[in-house]
Amino acid sequence: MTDALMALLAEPAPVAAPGLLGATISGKGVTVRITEVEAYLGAVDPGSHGHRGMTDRNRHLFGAPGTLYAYRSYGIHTCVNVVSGPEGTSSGSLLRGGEVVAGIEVARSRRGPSVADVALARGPGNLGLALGAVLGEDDGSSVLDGSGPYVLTLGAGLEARIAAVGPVAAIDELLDGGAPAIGRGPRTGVGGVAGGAAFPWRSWLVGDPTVSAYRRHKGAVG
DNA sequence: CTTTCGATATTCT
DNA sequence: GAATATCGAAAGC
Repeated sequence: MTDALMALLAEPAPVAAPGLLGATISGKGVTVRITEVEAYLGAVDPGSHGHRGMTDRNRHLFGAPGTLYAYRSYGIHTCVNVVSGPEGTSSGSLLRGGEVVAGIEVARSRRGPSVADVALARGPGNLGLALGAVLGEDDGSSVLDGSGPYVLTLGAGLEARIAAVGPVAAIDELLDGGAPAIGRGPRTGVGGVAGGAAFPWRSWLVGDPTVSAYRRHKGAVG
């Protein structure tokens, strides 16, 4: 855990999410470099699980910064978020895609023998499976201090910039001409206005092969 | 290239 | 009963 990581996760997800690009999440024999994320912002965001208040399923999304929030998607897949922003605001960044940089054989044993390296953690359901995330065991654990199964580590370049100018200015630099370029656009699979251009909260590393294909929701507006 | 469909837990109407 | 922060395979253009 570093002060820079704490400072980044003190910000709500729309600010913190791009800062997770290039960071690594490590645990259960696998390390993934994050290449694609989506931000969700609690009560003011109609696409957020926290929009209609706390339930037994989403309660860890309301936790302290650095809490891991895992949920079952479409009854089948396990997806992983990193909580950021003030405790109780249900702000989180969904990890949508990444490159397996260590433990490729472990990831492949979970995903299947015929899956290509770049596809092992491409897409939120696949990423959760590659990491071996389990709802009852991992939901609500910390990714900061090693008390849980996973540890999040910022990219060295961003960590230095956050230490120098603070998280908000460092993210501004990233979005405004960093290398590699960061793309921003509507969130994948989200319905209504929350899936439109009014919420351009999907962020990805442009040109990276481990970024998932964008699929528009039937009901997305914009 | 695009669209459709099945698998199915949780939540909302 | 309907919708959903998905995925992969299959079918149609």
